[in-house]
Amino acid sequence: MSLTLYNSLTGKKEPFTPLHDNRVGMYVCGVTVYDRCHIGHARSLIVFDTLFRYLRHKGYEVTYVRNFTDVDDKIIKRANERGISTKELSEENIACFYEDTDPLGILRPTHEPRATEHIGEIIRLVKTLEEKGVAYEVDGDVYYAVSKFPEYGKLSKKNIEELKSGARIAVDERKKDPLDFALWKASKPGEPAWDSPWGKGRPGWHIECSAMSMSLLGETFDIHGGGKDLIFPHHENEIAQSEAATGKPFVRTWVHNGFVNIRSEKMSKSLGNVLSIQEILDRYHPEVLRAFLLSAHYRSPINFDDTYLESNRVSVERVYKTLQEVDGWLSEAGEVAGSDAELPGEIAELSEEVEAAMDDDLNTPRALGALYPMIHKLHQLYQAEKASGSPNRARVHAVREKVRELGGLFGLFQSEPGAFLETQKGLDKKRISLSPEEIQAKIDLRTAARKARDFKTADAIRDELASQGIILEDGPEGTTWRVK
RNA sequence: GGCGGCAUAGCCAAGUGGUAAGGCGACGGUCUGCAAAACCGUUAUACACCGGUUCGAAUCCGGUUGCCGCCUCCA
Repeated sequence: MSLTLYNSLTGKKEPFTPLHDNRVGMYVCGVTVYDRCHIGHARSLIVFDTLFRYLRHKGYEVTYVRNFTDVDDKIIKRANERGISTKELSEENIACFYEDTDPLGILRPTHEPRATEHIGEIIRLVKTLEEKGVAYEVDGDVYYAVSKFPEYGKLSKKNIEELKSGARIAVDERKKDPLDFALWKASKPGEPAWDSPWGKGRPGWHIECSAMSMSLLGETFDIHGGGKDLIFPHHENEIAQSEAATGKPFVRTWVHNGFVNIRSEKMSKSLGNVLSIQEILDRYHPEVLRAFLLSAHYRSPINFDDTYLESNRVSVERVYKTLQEVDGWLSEAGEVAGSDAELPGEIAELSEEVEAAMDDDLNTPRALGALYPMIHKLHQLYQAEKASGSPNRARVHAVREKVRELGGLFGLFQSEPGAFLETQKGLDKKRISLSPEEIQAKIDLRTAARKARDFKTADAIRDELASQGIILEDGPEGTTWRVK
C-alpha cells in the first residue's frame, strides 16, 4: 500500500513518490512569533505532525523544516508598543510556542530556521532575481515583477488580469504593477536592519520561506504545507520567487489544511473569539485536543464547540480506562514475552484499515473509525482470556502493543493510562467549587447512611453532590467521585 | 463580481457507481439497595431539493436552494 496525497497544485489526489529514493523533504510554514498560539495553529501543527509521523511510519527518511518568522511588520509593531526589541519579543514568543505546543506531542522538526538567521541566503536570492530581471529596486525597496512570471496564479488558480482589476489594495505608486510584492524593504529608523546591496533593510514577507526551504531542502523538494489561507498570496509568491530564480519546479506536492471555526463563526481577532491553546489545555488533556482536531479530515473545516471536545474527552478517557485495566492484568503476570503473538483476524483487519485510511490522503477520521473499535475488541479479548482457565496473555499483549503502535501515528494513547486519567481528573477538579475534603466528608456521611440502610439520606447526599457536577461511583473498594 | 468548497441519523463524521464505517448521545439488558462506571444489544428503506445517465447513484451529469472559504494580515 502506498500513500496518496491531495496536491493543491493539481487539484487531485496523487500517489506520493519522493524525488530522491526514500528521502522526503518537507517544509511547513510555521508561525509569526508576535503572539501566543491559538487553536488554528494547533490544527496546522498537528496535521503536519501527523503527516511527519506517517511518512516515517512508511519508512521514509524525512527532513522536516518548519520556520519561525521573527521579523515582519506585526512583530515590529508589537515590539514598539511594548518598548522592547524585536529580538526580545520573538525570543519570548518562541519560548511560549514550545510551552504551548510541547504538551500537544508535536515532534520537533529536523530544522526550525528563523528568518533573521538566514538573511545572507535571502539577500542572495533577491540579488539573483534582480539579475534575472524579474525584480526591480525603488528607493531601497526591491519588488518582484509579477508580469515576468507567466505561470503566476497556477497554485491559487487565479487570473492575473482579474486580480489586477479586482485589486482592493491601495496601490503603491512606486510599484510598476499593483500585484508586485516586496522582496526587500528599506528599514525605517528604529526598525531592525541588515546591510544589503540596496542599503539598510529587511526581508519582505514571502522571500524567507523560499530562501530557507531551498537552502535546507534543495531547489526542488517534495512537500510544502501550510494553512489554506496561505495559498494566496504567500505560496503563490514563493513559487514565483523560487522558480524564477532557479528555473526549476519548486515543490512537487502542496498540502493545505482547513480552518478551525469557533462555534460556527470564523475565528478572528475582530470577533474576539480567538481561542488559545492554553485555554483548552486548562480544561482538557492535550490528547483530547489532538483527538478532536483529527476527528475531521485535514482539508475540511472543523468547527470548535465545547460539546465536541467533551465528546472526544469521553472517547479518549474510555480508551485509557480500558488500557489501564488491561495493563494491570498483564502486569500481574510480570513481563510478558514479546509481542509477536499472532493478532486475531478482526484486529489485523482493523489494523489494515487504519493504514489504508491513512494512505488515502491522511484520512484520520476514517482511521480513527477503525482504531476505536480495535480497542473495543481488545477489551473483549482481555475479558475472554481473563475468564478462561489458561489465559493467553501474549495474545492480549500483542493486541495492546498494536494499539500503542497505531495510536502513535496520531500521537494518541501514548501516555501511561493512570497518568492520563489523573491529569484529566486534576483539570476537572479545578472546575468545581467544593474541596476534595468537603466531598470526602459528604461521602463518609453517605457511606454511614448506606451501612444503616438509610438509602433515603444516602441518595439525598448523592443528589446534592450531583447538582454540583460531582458523580459518585460505588465500587468494590468503596466510593470514588469524579466531575461530570 | 471572480475562483473554490460543503450539504449523510439528535450531534460529530467516514463512505464518491453495487445497495449507509466509527464516535458522542439516547434507549433496552447485565451488574447495583437504587444509581454511576463497565460490558452486551438497539438506534439512517436512507444521504438538501428537482431532473437526467445507468441493470444499479449518497456516490456521475445538469439545474435549484442554503451555508462557507479565498480574492486584504491570518494556521
